[in-house]
Amino acid sequence: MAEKDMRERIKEVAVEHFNINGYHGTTIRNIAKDVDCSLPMIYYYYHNKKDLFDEIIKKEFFELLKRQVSLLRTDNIIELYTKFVNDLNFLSDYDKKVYRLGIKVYLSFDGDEELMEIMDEWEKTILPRHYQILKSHLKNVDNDIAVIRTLIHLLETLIESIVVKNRYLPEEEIREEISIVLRGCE
Amino acid sequence: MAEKDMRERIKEVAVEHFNINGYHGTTIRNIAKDVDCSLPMIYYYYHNKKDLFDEIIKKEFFELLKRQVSLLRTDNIIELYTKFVNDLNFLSDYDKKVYRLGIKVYLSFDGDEELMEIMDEWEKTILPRHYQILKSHLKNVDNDIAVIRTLIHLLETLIESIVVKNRYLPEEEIREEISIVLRGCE
DNA sequence: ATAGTATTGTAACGAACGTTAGATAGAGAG
DNA sequence: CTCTCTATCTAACGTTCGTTACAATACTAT
Repeated sequence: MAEKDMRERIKEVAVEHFNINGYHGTTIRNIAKDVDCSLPMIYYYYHNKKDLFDEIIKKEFFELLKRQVSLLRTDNIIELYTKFVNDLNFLSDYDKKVYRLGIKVYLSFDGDEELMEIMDEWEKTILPRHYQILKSHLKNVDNDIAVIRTLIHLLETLIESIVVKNRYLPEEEIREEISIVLRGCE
Repeated sequence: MAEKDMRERIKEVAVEHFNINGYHGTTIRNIAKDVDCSLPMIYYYYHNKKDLFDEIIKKEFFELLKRQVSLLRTDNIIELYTKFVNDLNFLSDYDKKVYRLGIKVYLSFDGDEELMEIMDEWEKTILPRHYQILKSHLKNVDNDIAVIRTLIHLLETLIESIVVKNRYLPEEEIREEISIVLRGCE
């Protein structure tokens, strides 16, 4: 009965430790201590340290991203992006840490080559996806691709502020900044 | 005679290692191996591992920032910021790695509490500094503070692209994006 | 109740870590 | 030539790391 619990608890604590100390700074012993279990328990549920780290990125992080994207409903385009960013303010602590860890790997500040390649693949999908969302609203804008690129760059910093630096970004400020970039569209 | 050389060589190699493997992933032994000197040499010039890391951030990184800022001459405001970002493309490999390491600490992905506080202090100076540069150009803009905030956020991602992700950003793209945010000013 | 499987624990392995004690080599001064 | 001081080395210390062999317990099905 405790299987699922224990496995999840280990992962939760691991997310915390990897976040604070990075991959190399995190020790299996410290994770076990915080989970309040013996050291080999972690090897019972995860093949090794790297396996534990990989599961957090490959499964938890990308599932979180998908969940986040699926919430998008297109009415007003500025409200769409404002909501997208603002929702991050209210992510659970666990999700925020998973997100933060994902960004850390995305910036190749942690993880290995294999995870970096996965991130690169994912990054390539970003521009086309936003182009799909925005193209109909940018008919009368000449440099539409540049606007989309700028928006993506802005979103990246806003996300980092909330998730990485752990700041609270007021919805009104988010809306202001997105409006400045998308000013004159639709 | 070789004193200055050896000390600098150790620091250069250390920057490389801290960049790739992070603080905890970097070992004094591997640094010594790449410098091609014995292990205690590093302790001859630096008090310990943390002292070596601290010198890179406290001295090298902040001196690089100051050097970068001092190059700014205000003629056209869009050209000013375009040049500021574009110059990063042509930073030496060493400076780029120092910059990258600084950003890593800035995002609290590495380093300790003490270095984080230094970064926080520095971050507080960013908005006022840009306000000083931009205020005269934003007389006829209503939400001037929001524009400055947006610009700072955009700059942050552009810098990260070049320095952290090690991409080359064409000058024209940089100018385009900055123009979109500063559109309508002056 | 018991056999068998799933879960957890104790204790240890070898390797690698940060750091230091102490020896050695080389150059300049007298 | 010898003394001194700086720069460098060899060798080791104690600690902690990831990982595993193996014993003990708890649960489940018969």
